[in-house]
Amino acid sequence: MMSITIDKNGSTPLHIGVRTALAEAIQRGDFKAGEKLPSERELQHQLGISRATIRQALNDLASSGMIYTRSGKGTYVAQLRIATSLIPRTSFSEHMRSLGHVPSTRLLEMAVEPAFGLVADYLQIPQGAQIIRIKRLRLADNIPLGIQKSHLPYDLCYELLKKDFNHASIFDSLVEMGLIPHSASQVFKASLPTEEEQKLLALQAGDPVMRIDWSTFLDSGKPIEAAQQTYRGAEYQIKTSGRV
Amino acid sequence: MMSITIDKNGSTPLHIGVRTALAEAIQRGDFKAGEKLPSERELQHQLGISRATIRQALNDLASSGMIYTRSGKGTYVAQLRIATSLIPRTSFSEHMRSLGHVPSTRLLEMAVEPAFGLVADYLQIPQGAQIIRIKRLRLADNIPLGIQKSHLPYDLCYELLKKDFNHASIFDSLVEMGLIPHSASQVFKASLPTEEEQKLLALQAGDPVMRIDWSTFLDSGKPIEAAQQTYRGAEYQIKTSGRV
DNA sequence: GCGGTGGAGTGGTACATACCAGTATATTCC
DNA sequence: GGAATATACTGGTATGTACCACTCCACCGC
Repeated sequence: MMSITIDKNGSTPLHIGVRTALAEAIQRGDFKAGEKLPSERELQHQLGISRATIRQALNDLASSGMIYTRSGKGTYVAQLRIATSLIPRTSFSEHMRSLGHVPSTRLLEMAVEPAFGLVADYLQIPQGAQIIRIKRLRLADNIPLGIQKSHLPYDLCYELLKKDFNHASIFDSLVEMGLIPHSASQVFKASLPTEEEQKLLALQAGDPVMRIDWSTFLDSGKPIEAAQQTYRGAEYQIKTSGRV
Repeated sequence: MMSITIDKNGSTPLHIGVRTALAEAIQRGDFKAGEKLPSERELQHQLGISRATIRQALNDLASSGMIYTRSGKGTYVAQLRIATSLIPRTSFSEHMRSLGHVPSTRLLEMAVEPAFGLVADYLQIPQGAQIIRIKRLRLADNIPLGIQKSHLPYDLCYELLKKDFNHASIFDSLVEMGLIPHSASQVFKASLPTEEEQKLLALQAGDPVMRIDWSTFLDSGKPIEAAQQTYRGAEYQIKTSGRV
């Protein structure tokens, strides 16, 4: 039975509403793994939305791996993934704890300043727009393991300035403010440390580091955070698993 | 100057032709990293193809990371280095191709030998059991990018010895043999190259590399492949994205 | 029985049209 | 000169239409 309803007058684009409604229906269990979804023309008539818009929503879900299509047959719910390919936002603290280490965080800098260059590009804001910049040191057993620099648009996130980021998590704070991260992308890269990183992480110039460029997006696709992380290569590794 | 031509009467879909033509133009250097592409309406008129079709081609290129769009401004060529997806939905070869590079593989060694230590552990076989060891060099545009050492249990995979791994893919070969990889796990780590790796990948002793320990499992949970990969840190990045 | 065939249904491709919101620039007004 | 405004252009959203290739199945004829 269909129980999908779409708010056609909201400010969010229609195809995002359709995508979210379908994703929630699948997660609720209205459509189980391997089951067939209503056809595109059926959704079109039931929701009163054009087929092109329906297809855009389905395409997004397909590229996220949630559903798959078979030409001439239909659209089906994909088998559940054992684990998403994504590294959870809370990974550092939890990962350290699971390894028997005591994680901690030290706030190095927090400032409001204009964004230029790549940061403005990543956040998709005009060059020179105000952002909040947060620089933190991440430690395990009081030994510095990594540096995390986060950049968030000021107009959406100014409430963050009240928080104490020696203890609070950026992710949790965003959720509290109603800015719920929906998706994220990461780029991993092996590199060498800058002089500042050498000093903060107690590294020699030739020691390898792992760099992670992190972007977090809201449901609307709007970027909410751009972060650069640097970890000691010798101690820090990233593990993932999932379906092939 | 535009030098893009599309074969409108071929059997391949138009939007794929447009996508390929644009990808080749970028690869050729007609549009350099950071440069603006012609607007959608401009392409529409110059190629005589509807804007919807142009947009489909651009969307594909954007999701492969080759270009990015800025609403109200235009479409730009990304300054991306070589990257691959975390979970190999597409193979090394396919992904290199989608980024406009020409992938190739050179078989360095293939041998049957007993497994000891970690390899036997990863494959969950007795110490000293027979395995197939395959060492390959992976290249993009004839530039060595990485080394891949694969280990597979001999009793399940002996048919692999007939294959020519200068061209065949291990994944595809396993599927042909009815051994369908079901899940995989990876560990990423920033490191420095061994002497052998320096030689094969044309690196200096201080250049960073990305190491990946890879295990592939069948539906039953039985390990079918254990691989160690080493990639040039300067050129090779791993990109992943997904829901938070 | 059983093989072929047509029709209904599905996703895939391609087109035309319209309007919106963000960006940049030229122009006007003070 | 400098701020406000108009304008042209960009990608983003949304609709409608049409046809194709493919899959499935009921129906017909032998």
